[in-house]
Amino acid sequence: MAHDERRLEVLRAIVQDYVSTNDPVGSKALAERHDLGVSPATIRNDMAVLEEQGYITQPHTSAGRVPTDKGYRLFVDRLSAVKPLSTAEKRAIERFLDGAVDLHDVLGRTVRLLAQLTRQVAVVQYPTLSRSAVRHLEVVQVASTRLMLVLITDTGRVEQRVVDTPVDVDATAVAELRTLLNSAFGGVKLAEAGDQVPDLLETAPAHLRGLVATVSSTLLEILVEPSEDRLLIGGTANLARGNALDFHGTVRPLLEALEEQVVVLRLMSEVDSGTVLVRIGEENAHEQLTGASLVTVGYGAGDRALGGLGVVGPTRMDYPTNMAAVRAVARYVGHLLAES
Amino acid sequence: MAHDERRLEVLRAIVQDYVSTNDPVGSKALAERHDLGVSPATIRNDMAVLEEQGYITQPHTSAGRVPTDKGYRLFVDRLSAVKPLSTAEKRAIERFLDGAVDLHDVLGRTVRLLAQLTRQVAVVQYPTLSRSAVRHLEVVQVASTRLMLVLITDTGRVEQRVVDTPVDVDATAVAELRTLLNSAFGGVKLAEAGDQVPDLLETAPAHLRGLVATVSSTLLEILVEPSEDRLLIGGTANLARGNALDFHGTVRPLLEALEEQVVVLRLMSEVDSGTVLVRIGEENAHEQLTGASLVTVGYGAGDRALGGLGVVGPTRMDYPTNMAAVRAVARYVGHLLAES
DNA sequence: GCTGGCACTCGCAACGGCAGAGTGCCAACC
DNA sequence: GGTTGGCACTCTGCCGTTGCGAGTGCCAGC
Repeated sequence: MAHDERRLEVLRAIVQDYVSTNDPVGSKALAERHDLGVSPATIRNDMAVLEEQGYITQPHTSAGRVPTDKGYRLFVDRLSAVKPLSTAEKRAIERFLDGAVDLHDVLGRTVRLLAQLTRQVAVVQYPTLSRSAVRHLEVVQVASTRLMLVLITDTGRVEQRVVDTPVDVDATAVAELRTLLNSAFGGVKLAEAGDQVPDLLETAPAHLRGLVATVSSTLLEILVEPSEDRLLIGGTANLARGNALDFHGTVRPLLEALEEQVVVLRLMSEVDSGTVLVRIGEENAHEQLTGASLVTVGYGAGDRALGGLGVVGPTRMDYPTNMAAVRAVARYVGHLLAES
Repeated sequence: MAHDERRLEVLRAIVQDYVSTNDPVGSKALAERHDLGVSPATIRNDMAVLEEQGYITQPHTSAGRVPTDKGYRLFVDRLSAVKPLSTAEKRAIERFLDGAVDLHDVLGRTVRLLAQLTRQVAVVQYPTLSRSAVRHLEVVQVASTRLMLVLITDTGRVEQRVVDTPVDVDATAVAELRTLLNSAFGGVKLAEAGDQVPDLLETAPAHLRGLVATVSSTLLEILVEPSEDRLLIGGTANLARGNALDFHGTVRPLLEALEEQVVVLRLMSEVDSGTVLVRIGEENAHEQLTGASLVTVGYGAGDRALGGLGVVGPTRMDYPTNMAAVRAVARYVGHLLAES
């Protein structure tokens, strides 16, 4: 029906205007700025219906309308086309990320880039260890009874732990242990590596067995209980920009949630590589994030996502642009990491 | 002279009251809350003198007085005793930091601890590479023409770089290279290691010379051009707490300065191990930090500082408490890192 | 089903008056 | 001479009033 068509068109116009002006939008202004082909009075009728259906609301009687979470949801799902990035922006991404020297550098640049591109708070998760594979396990002797285990993953991430041994260890034993560990775990996914530790204990040559036993618990720790995944955050200054009213008057709970990381990490764990996931306001159950929206996507070559990245901002954000930026950046980061 | 004595006492009282109430403090309230033994009228006279000397100022006629940067400086230098921490706080420090598994974990806990203890923004610098020594240099072959150099410092920090070689490298050459590098650089301070690279090129056995030449530029990079020192930041939510008026109405420039890191890193580079350094308002020339004070100290066993840590907050902060907390935390972190 | 008109409702900014806090100055006191 | 109480003055913050403008809902007419 033509009616519903137009009503959705009105909703889209409301979202667009509200996002760009930050003022509740009224029927008259709407008729002026968009040619919907009908008069303000008609728009008022449509708005009354949209309000009844829960897509928009008015802050107080006789103010304009503002989209609700449900309204944004409909907008994101059906009314918006992902806005392609300008070539200038694409080039900015490449220029910004090329020349990074290691993993930390890549991700650090990524978070700054995203924050700058979207003018929101940017969040980048380190490649999840459990989805990575072992590239190399290094054993370094730092004292006669102290070894350091260093895990290097195929995504370039490095984890380390110190182990104390009950007896002195000589250099050849260290070398043998290194060879043993690498032949056992080289190329193995971390998610599966844990199961192989017991096997290793049995198959190890007799003279190494004691050493392997000592090391194994730390080995398990480093392989299957990856230190909780890390998060890089940038662009928090963008929170101090817009009116704080976007977040119930204070950005504090949001900043706290970001610093605790755990909440955001949980949300990140659900990302899929390729499809951009949008969570709007109340949709993310954590009350600290109420009033905020997340736009996230997984990055990583192929189908498996190595980790997630995205932006956090007010529900009143420019979804099409942010979705495009997040997707483009994730794609480029994925390529970068696949190469190294 | 008894006069000057009392005048300083008045200044101290003003600072204390203003810090705790955040209201400009008047002569009457001052006479009530502190027993200075004189009447408000006398205090008014003293305040007039203090104002003329530039230690306090009034936001507008007929408001109370507020300390100036110069007033805080005098307070910090001569009027305050560093407040010892409660045993509960000391225990909190230990409980919080013990059980950290690696360097990143130690510093992450430190920054959270400091933020919680002081209710300010906390800043922790990674151990400066140039002041660390090489514990181990690892060479890992990740492809036939691609090596990864991993530097492990005596402070537990890990840096890595990938090097492409023009020709295939076999495993024995890798092992020889590893031995060569470690005997050349093991235990050497990074600040001095750079100078030894040319020597290495000459003394290397002939069949390794090509490989060493290939690796040497990356080696130089990793040793003497340490990826800019890193900074951990926590407790930014504390900025959203107090009235933003403490920072000219907006915390944005401060957040930006913190994210850029470079400004803060420069200030950090001046820290000394042991003595707490306080920079008040205009004293730190960067305009982004105007209105903010920094309390910093170096950490690290012995006299050489491995890095700096501290807090950033409004000039109107509780200096004695923050100085005590920063010093205590730095001391404990120093011990922790010396052990591992 | 759309449109123009109209009465109505609110929020908001501007204004003026008022109370309170704090000051500077002065004359008196010890 | 330093200290004190008194006093007139100044300025801010708060409150109630008022007027305006934006926006709405409803209704009658096309």
